[in-house]
Amino acid sequence: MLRYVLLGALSYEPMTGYDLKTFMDHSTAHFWHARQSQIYSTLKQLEQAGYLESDIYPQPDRPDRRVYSITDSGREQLREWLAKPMTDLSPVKSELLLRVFFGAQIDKVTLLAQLRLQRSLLEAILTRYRNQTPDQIQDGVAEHPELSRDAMLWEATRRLGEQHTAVYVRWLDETIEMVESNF
Amino acid sequence: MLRYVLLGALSYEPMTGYDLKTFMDHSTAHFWHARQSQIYSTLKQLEQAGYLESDIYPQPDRPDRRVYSITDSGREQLREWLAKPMTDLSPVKSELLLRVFFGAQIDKVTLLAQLRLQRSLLEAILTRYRNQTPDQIQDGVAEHPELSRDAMLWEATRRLGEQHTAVYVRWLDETIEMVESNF
DNA sequence: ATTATCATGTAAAAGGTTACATGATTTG
DNA sequence: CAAATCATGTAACCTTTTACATGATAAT
Repeated sequence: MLRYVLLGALSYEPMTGYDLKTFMDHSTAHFWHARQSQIYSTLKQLEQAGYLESDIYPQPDRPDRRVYSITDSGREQLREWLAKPMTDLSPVKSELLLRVFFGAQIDKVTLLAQLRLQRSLLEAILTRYRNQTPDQIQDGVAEHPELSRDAMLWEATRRLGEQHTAVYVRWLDETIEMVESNF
Repeated sequence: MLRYVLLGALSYEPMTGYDLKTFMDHSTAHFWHARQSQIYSTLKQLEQAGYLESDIYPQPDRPDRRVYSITDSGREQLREWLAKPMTDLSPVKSELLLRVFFGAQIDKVTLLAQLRLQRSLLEAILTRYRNQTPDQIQDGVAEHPELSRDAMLWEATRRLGEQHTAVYVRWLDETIEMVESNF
């Protein structure tokens, strides 16, 4: 699926592998992330398949920049994927839920420590979601009004992330309480 | 991570690879799933590592049953994993959010079709979560009171699944409405 | 008659992570 | 003075998916 994230990102503007990593960390990270190394190798594949082209811009001190641009065939590929009906739900994998599911095998104190640690991590994410509210996106749209449709959808994904995270934190609070009192 | 699901399941009772697939489909499926083929190969690895042992029970018409049991070393391995602090959040991957994020590249009608299809799939899951309420688990506990701690945690994972799914369905309704009116 | 259940696996390919290798410039 | 930023990749490894191969019995 990373191929489509890269095609999607490059449909806005040409970027280097490094830029793409930054782009993902600032936008899709909460629902699709990738390591730098995977980005580089996937870019290579996509170029070989003709969905991308690259130009090299030499630099004195640093490795030369290799800037990728999407080709017509890449754009077509992206649209095809976006339009193909998703007849299944994306499978979910949650290590925390797995540990809770089998949590009766460890002692109360250790289990509570796990839950509290995850709670603190999730709360940080929730704060990030909330600080990233519409304003930032709004500013972007003011500069590029042609992206208003995009911005609506970006904001929608942010909203789901915020809501999901809020539910998660609340659930952790309830679960922590439950374990404290009846375990 | 599948290794730990298998160790966890086998900590309750010995099972075949087939049984384990059924177990997962009925319990962890919403937060950890696996293909039959992966289960078989992971079981083999776990046995080689000494975390499991297997006994073969010949059958006339069907392939012989290979029943796996957890060893002491396997139990220790499981507990070690359960107790190891989770200092990161499990990464989330959602194909739907990815498609929504880049959804401005396709037409309104196609995008709405995607959203509505996913909504119907998610609603089915929500119904399953709701029909699977405490009663079923409660019955199990009546028979095996030593599993009451386990049951509490199983029910907790079910609850989060239900809440997450409910939020998702509501979000889809709002997003569908938004796309219908302002896209 | 067809589908579901029970029951085993192997092999190839794709997707993803971890570790390695290099190094100047800017910011705190 | 240390850490972050910019910038490229390769190689080994691990995890997961997909495709293949077989076949009786019971339920709809």
